[in-house]
Amino acid sequence: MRYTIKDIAKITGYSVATISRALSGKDGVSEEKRKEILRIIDQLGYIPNQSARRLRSKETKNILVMIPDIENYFFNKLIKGIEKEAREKGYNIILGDFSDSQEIEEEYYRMMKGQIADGILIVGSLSEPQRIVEISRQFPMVVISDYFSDELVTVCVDNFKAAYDATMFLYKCGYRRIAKITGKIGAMLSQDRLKGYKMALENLGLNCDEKYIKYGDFKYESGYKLAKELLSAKSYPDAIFCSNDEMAIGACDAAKELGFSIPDELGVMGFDDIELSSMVTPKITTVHQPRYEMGRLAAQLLINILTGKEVSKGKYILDASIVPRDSTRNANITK
Amino acid sequence: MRYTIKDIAKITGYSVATISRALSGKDGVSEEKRKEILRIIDQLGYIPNQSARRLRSKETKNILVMIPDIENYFFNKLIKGIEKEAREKGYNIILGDFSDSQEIEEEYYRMMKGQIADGILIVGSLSEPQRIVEISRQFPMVVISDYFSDELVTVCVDNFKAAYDATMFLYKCGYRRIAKITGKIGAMLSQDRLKGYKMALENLGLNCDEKYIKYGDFKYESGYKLAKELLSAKSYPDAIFCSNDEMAIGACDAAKELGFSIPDELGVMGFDDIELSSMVTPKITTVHQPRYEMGRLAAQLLINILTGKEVSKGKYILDASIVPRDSTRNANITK
DNA sequence: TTGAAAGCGCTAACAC
DNA sequence: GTGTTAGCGCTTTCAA
Repeated sequence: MRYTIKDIAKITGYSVATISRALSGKDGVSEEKRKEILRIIDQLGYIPNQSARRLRSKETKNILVMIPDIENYFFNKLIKGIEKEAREKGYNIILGDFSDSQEIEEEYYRMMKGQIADGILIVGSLSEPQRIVEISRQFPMVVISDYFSDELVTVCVDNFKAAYDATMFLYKCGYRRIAKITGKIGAMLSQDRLKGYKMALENLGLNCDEKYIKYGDFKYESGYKLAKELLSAKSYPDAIFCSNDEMAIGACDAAKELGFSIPDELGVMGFDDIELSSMVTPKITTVHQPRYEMGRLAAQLLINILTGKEVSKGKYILDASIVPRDSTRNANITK
Repeated sequence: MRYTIKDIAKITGYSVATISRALSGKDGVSEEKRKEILRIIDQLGYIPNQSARRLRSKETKNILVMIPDIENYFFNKLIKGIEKEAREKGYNIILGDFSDSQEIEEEYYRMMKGQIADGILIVGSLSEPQRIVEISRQFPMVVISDYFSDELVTVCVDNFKAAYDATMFLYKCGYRRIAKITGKIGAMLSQDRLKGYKMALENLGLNCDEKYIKYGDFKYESGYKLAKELLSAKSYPDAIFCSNDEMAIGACDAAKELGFSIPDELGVMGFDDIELSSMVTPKITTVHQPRYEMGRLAAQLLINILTGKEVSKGKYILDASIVPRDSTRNANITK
């Protein structure tokens, strides 16, 4: 038997309104009555029906979290941060994994019209920026990603700066012929990471040879393949800066196959600091993104929007940091 | 502006009831009217309010998926399978990641009383079997795990048989002093995998030395540490069968550090076939669990229960298979 | 085949 | 401070 608020009213002898007030924490009930009512409710194990609440109050207390592919190691920690923040604030997460299918992604946005959630947290998307902005005009939204519109609330790291710093780091390790394998170049963050790399080279007075820039797609295979290309050329690089860890791992495997010793003959730098990067051999030197914190902050911002708090649009930038591991020489020893 | 069914009624000129019927697919409307109505609805982009539907029909069309820790690589593919099946059948997934906290796990079960979902899919749990059975009496439930009660609907592989086969495989590869690192021994599946191992040794006429059995906890560190113990003993094994891949990777790292060459001097076998196992060096020979299929099947069973179809309790067993990779010798060459 | 209307369980406006 | 009641948007029973 599941109780309704009417049952509780009957049992306690108060009206449904009083029960509702006691439950909501709003005032309109004397403190002692509230205590008494809550005690009985607790005893009975009564939990208000969410659908009724939602119907009445126009709130679902759900957040739709859009994820391109939950199998992608990058997203785990983000979700974790989102989950924690959401749960603590009384929200549940509806998992919007769309398996890298734009069609499924749209399906979820359509569902939003049926009020399955109060807001959307976009952890990743295949849609054009324009489309995202469009949806953000229909539903409360926070985006974790690079920044592509003043109209959005965005959580991200400064990809340009992080890439700049990473390139500088490789230089400090003694590498001079630094190549780059980019991510999908359509993504703003790929461009930012590329720009940061270029700017660093420029400031270092190293000339930026276009042959040293290869265009990948964030996948292991592209890192592997493009590293082979780079290392098979007659003027091969002595370091490769990959725009994510998976490609960096691919690059390492390619280098190993070609007989390059890492980190002496070749330095490899990744980006993201997924867990995997410290589980492979060699452990990958990389740029750490505070994904858990990014998730929490994004959820916090969204919930603030949902609860009517003032949230200014624009970028919310968290710090990235370099994690030296075994795929680069020690920056201190070599200068 | 968001439409309600009343708006649609007004616009089309039909009654609310007719709209509802057209939408639900049940009969009571003439085919042409239905078509007309659906066309208009589609044009307008009307989607019925889920909360109202739920309140009325006592269905949430949500499935609560309980996951100990989404960062654990084992669960990704399972969720994927669940998501696919659920979405296709019109269900959404509420993510019940409880971060290995039994308290949070219970919090989610409590939420169920507020009808946040129609049923529970337990991908993993920290609760006693008894508690799971208790909850399964309150809510529709399917469990992905080893089997611990006739009262539950359970999806799993035959861990005993898989471990038996894996041990046999090691033998066929020419290994004779086969050690075992178990998972958390409280878990039924750890016991089954241990039993399968023992049975294989017995049938092979190899004596099962208790010194060759180490009790781990599924973590990389325990694989690493226990492998070191095994390999430092005076009569060290020539193969280690770990009860999951993470421990197998730990064992490989330990072996490498001690100067053992894999797979010649030492064979290592894992279990699960997480993606990681083919990304490390050496690639781990392991027992493949069809996780995607397990997820789909489990979701299917749960939805069948929810839609009133007959689902018999008990085990639903999928096949595991051995994936030979680089951490064992070739079974064909050595005999 | 179609429409009117009750009512799911709750919140909040209103009355006392 | 407390109770009465309308009504959120839908499904479904009942009547036509």
